[in-house]
Amino acid sequence: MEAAYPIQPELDRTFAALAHPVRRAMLLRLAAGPASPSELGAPFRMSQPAISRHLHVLEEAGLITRERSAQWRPCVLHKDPLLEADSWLMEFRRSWEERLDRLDGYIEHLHETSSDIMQKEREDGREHTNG
Amino acid sequence: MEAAYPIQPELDRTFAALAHPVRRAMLLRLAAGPASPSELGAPFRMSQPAISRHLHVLEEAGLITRERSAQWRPCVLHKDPLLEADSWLMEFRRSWEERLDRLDGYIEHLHETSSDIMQKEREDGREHTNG
DNA sequence: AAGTTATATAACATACTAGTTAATAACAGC
DNA sequence: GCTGTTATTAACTAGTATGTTATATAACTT
Repeated sequence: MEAAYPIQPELDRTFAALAHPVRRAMLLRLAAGPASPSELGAPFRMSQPAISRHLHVLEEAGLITRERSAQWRPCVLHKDPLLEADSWLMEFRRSWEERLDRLDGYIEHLHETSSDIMQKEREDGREHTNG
Repeated sequence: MEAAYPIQPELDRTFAALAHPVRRAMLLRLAAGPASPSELGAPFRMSQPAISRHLHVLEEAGLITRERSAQWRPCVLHKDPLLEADSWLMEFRRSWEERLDRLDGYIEHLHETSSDIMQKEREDGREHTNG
């Protein structure tokens, strides 16, 4: 059976990665250029393994890759997932603005009928209760 | 002691809210106008309490408010947190582009010195190891 | 070879997430 | 006041996230 709504695991991981202040700070730092884990971890009072795990989350989200240069593992930013996140926000904005466009007509409509916005809800709602 | 990096719990909650496909779908639906929990939950094969909890997450993130109209609790979108999320992405993009601007000069620099990008890392790194 | 530095992994504790079913609350309409 | 509808809350389970300390791995240094 097909899902009735978009399943986007990459977008899930991207937004989840952005939901932690340490990882956001790391990404901002990486926007300026590659950096080693120790440099990325320096601003945080947090153990070295914790930093390593945050980098792992960023890597799983496709936001960075870790390369090798001697004992350093410089992290390089990949911004494609962020573009995807941005696309979602743009799609949202588009829907929002479409709605504003429709509002003009809707306000006209209100002048002619009841202003109880839930009336339509009641009429439409019967066909799709969950249980 | 002050944190060495920006702590933004609202942004944390916003991105975390966006990290679930059901909640993203709900927000897109709400961009078109208010809706009841049952309407919002209709597309998903998921119990009604689960829907209610997702709405709670959106409410905690400030993305919706739940009003009362008889036994219905119409959900209304508030897009301010999404604007904040968008701002973060814009800040990121700004840093990214600043970096590209600097790259021109950097490439000049490479022609004069070693191309081992980690050399600088080694020199800078000593003063801030964690542990 | 032995020591140091940089980083990752293992093992663990704790908290949070996301789902379930069952119970409860608020309201509409007969 | 009973009954059905809408929605939330309670109690629980399973899985994931985030931190810790201890240990392992890899590469440079002497």
